[in-house]
Amino acid sequence: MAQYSAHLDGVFVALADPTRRAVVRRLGRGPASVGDLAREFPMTLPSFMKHVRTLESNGLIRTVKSGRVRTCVLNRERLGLVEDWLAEQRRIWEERTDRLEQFVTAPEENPQ
Amino acid sequence: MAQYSAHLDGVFVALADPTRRAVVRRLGRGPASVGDLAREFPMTLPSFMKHVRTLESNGLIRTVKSGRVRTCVLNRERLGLVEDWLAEQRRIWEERTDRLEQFVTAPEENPQ
DNA sequence: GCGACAGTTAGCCCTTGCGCTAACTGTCGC
DNA sequence: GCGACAGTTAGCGCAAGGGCTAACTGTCGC
Repeated sequence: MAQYSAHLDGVFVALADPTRRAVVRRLGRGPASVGDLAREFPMTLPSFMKHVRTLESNGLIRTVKSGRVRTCVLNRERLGLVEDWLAEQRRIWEERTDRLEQFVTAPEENPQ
Repeated sequence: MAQYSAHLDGVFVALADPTRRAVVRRLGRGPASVGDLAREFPMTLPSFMKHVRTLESNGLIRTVKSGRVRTCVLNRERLGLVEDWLAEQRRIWEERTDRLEQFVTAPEENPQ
C-alpha cells in the first residue's frame, strides 16, 4: 500500500507528458523499437530515450534489447493503478452522496 | 478535441503530485477552506496555495472566496478526462487483440 | 574487416516546479 | 478601532525536467 502510492506517483508523473502518453498509446497497438517510436516525434533520439527510460522506470513499459535494437512493449497492468485510483475517488464521492441523502431524509437533524 | 488534449495534459500534470492528489481525495468528501486543507500537509500556506492554484487552473477544483475564507470544491467532471483517456487505451488494446485473433484464425497468412 | 546503423553516454542550457521567508491586504469580532 | 485571523504577494534557492550536440559502443551485412 505504501508501495502502491509510490508507484502511483511515478505513473502519474510518467503520464503527465504528452510525448510519453503518445508512446503508451502507440504501444497499445503492439511492440515497437525505440527507433521506430522516435521517428514519430520531433526530437532527437537521446531526448526521446529519456522518455523511454522514464516510462520504463515507472513500470509503464518493458524493454528488451536484442542485437542492436531495443524493443518496447506496453505493461498494461500499470495503467490499472490509475484506474484503481479513479475508482477510489468514485467510491469516496458515492459515500458522500449517500451521507447527503441520509441528511435530507432525516429532517429532524436539519434545523430549517 | 485539441482543447481536449490540452486539458488532459494539465489534468495529468496536476495529479502528478501527491499533495494535489490528496487534496482531490479530500475534496471528494466535500468542500473545505484553504486553511482547513492546508492544516493536513507539512508545508507553509503560501506553498500550499500554489497547489490550490494549480488544481484550479487545471480545472480540477473550483474555489470561491467569501469574506476572508476561500472555499474549494471538487470539479468532478474533470476527472472524467482521465477516465476517457483510459477508456481509449482499453479500446486500442482491444482492437489489437481482435487483430491478433484474426491472425491466428487465418493460418494461411502464417508461414509455419 | 569495414561502413552503416541503433542506441547510448556525457555534458550543457534553460525553464519550471516546489519549497521557503517576509511583508502585505482585507475581514471578523469584540 | 484594533487585534487576530485567512489568505495573498513578492522574491529567493535549489533540484529536476526536457531539450540539444558531440562523441562513443556494439551489431549487422556485405
